[in-house]
Amino acid sequence: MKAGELANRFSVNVNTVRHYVRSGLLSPDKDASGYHYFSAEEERQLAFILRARELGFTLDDIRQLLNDATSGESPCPHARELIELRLTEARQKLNSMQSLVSRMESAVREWQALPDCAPCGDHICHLIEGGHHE
Amino acid sequence: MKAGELANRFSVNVNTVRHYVRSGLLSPDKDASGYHYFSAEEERQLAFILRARELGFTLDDIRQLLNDATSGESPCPHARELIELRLTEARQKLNSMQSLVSRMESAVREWQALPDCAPCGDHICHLIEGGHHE
DNA sequence: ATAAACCTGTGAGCGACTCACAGGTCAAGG
DNA sequence: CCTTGACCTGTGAGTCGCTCACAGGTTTAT
Ligand SMILES: [Zn+2]
Ligand SMILES: [Zn+2]
Ligand SMILES: [Zn+2]
Ligand SMILES: [Zn+2]
Repeated sequence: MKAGELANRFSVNVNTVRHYVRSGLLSPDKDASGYHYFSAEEERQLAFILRARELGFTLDDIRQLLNDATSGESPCPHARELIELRLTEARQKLNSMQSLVSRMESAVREWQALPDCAPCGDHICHLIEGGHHE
Repeated sequence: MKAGELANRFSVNVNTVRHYVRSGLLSPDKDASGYHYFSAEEERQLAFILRARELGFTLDDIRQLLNDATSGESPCPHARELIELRLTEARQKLNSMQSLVSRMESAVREWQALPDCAPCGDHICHLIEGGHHE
């Protein structure tokens, strides 16, 4: 199977497949003409990569897990450690996204009552900086 | 005021200030020895940038707003348009972060009941790919 | 034979920093 | 007066996970 076919089968951009090859997550053999040949094993490996990605692992994490498996170790301990780490990070990011959305929604709400400001020289934008004329 | 002093005053990394200078959001004069000199106006402008950043505007957005103000137009219409745009994006990102965190939490919960897998040749990691031995 | 539709490796762009590096400037202390 | 150390400068590169562009090679169909 060649790159495009594999990409279609998994509904990912062919450049994503090529990115994984470039970064060593997939190592397909090459035929005489230089084309990559993805075996059933590479196919399973791509499935693994995509599932791990869905679970929030970074590509470096996935590389680690693949290395474990390749060297005959169980990747589970690393998988458990890493997902805790990534989960902590994801929760932090989620929190900051939540506060951001709240801040933005408040701003939009407050701005509805405010007129557009004319440049008065003291301010760049009264909406953003908060009114000073009251 | 020089870069480091300004950075301290606003509790931001001095490299952030220098990044804004490099990307044209701040344009301090330079003294004879080549040092940047940040006036009260630059200080106000940095405050604006940081506040706009808190509200989810991109640096390009902020550049646009500053351009508006510089050319004597009210930046408010653009501010209103852009914040709606960024809010929509932020909500999408928030949603995807929420589902990610949910997926990760489910995985962690389910994995607690599962033992570490020994490599069986069919799988890379049973935890991540889902058990096949049942 | 030629065109269309694949494939390849490589380089660069995204966003908003952050760090490293080489070299210039300045104040204080001996 | 001179050295030391703490600042400053511009520039280049690294982060992350793609995604696209480009130039050129291969295969397939007409
Ligand atoms: Zn005003
Ligand atoms: Zn305004
Ligand atoms: Zn198994
Ligand atoms: Zn496992």
